[in-house]
Amino acid sequence: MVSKRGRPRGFDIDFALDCAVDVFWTHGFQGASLQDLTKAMGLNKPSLYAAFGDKRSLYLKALERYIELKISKHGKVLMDEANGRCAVELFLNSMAEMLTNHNLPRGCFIINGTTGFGGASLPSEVETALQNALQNSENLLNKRLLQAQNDGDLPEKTNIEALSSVFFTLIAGLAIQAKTGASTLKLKQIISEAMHLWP
Amino acid sequence: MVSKRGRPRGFDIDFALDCAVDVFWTHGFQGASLQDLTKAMGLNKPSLYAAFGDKRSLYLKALERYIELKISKHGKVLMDEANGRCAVELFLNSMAEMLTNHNLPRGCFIINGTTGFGGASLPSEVETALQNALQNSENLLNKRLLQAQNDGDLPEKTNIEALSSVFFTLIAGLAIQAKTGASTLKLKQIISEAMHLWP
DNA sequence: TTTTATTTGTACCGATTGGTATGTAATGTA
DNA sequence: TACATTACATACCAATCGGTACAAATAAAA
Repeated sequence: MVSKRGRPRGFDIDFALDCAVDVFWTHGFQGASLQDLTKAMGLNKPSLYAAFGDKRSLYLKALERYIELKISKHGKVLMDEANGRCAVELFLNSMAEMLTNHNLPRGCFIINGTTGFGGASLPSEVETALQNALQNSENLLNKRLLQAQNDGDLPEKTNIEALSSVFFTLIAGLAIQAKTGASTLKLKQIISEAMHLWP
Repeated sequence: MVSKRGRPRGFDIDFALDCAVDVFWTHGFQGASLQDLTKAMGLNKPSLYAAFGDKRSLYLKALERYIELKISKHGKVLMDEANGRCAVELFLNSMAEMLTNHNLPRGCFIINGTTGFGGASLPSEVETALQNALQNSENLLNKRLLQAQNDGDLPEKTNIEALSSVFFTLIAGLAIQAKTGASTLKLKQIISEAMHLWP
């Protein structure tokens, strides 16, 4: 039952969260100040706390939204394409375009966030959530390669674990390349070369 | 001429810098507080400022020392080994051991530092220095692959630029893997698989 | 109109940030 | 011994950090 008593909210909660995603994406957890966040989201601190909880809670919601809006579609490309090799190549190129999109912050929200690992300033829930996000991506890749092997797109003797790990490592590297200014074209050239990993 | 007048310094300046390297390596530029630094280095803020200048200046000195003590030796391995393929594989494995060494902070000082890119909290000199360090590494790899081509260790038609870029991207990815907890063994398995990139 | 529930803006909290002023301790030089 | 020079430790600075108390504002419900 939806009660509408009380003063109505003066901002769009989803739009505000999208703004928070951008701020955390650009500055990371520790680097994003409450001032940065409230300014970008267009609301005051009490409103932020009432709607999203504290900084840690907001970051976790932003991470979830980032995965939903910016990451999951690449996973669909990976799983839907019938040919295994094409699926991986399309997946990587789809990621590369997102990583270097000029309308988005540079690099990957998740990879950017991992640099805080090991520091006391990063809440353990945040580190865990980022770890899980990374693991899920590698698991998806692993699953797709297994399917490719079953489909005959990969030799029987292929070490699926090692192959998915090296592709996943490459994605992490591409995210760093994008963060440090590499162009879409450069990333695609790297991917083209990297596809020689396919047995 | 070395004047020794005045009260002698009560700490070893090189040891103190080594401690600063560890702190920046673990926490990054923004994440490392003056309190973290002075505590690890065993000196007070005025002594730190007198010896190393401000935080930015200390970071730049720490970066230089990191490259000198922890990175340059891998470059020597790369350039000294006669066979091109072996040189690259030894280089990558040498890096992997450093990245996952339990006596050192996890991951790569330089790659860890790149996550601050695009944020106002990272001084432009720091960003430039990190960019240069990355470029130097890729350039070295490129130079070694060109030599390998001249030696006949790589086919004439090989796209050296693309191949060095993909290997460099892999190194960045390995640094992330190490930062997020991957073992030495896992990194070596990834490298073993990645060597299939060699034409 | 009164009551109740919710959001708003302002103003504040203690803690921490990077950085420094200042006085004292410790040395070589004269 | 007296002086010049350097490094030391304490204590402080304004600014910013994440987070909150409080009262005015705005709406539906009674």
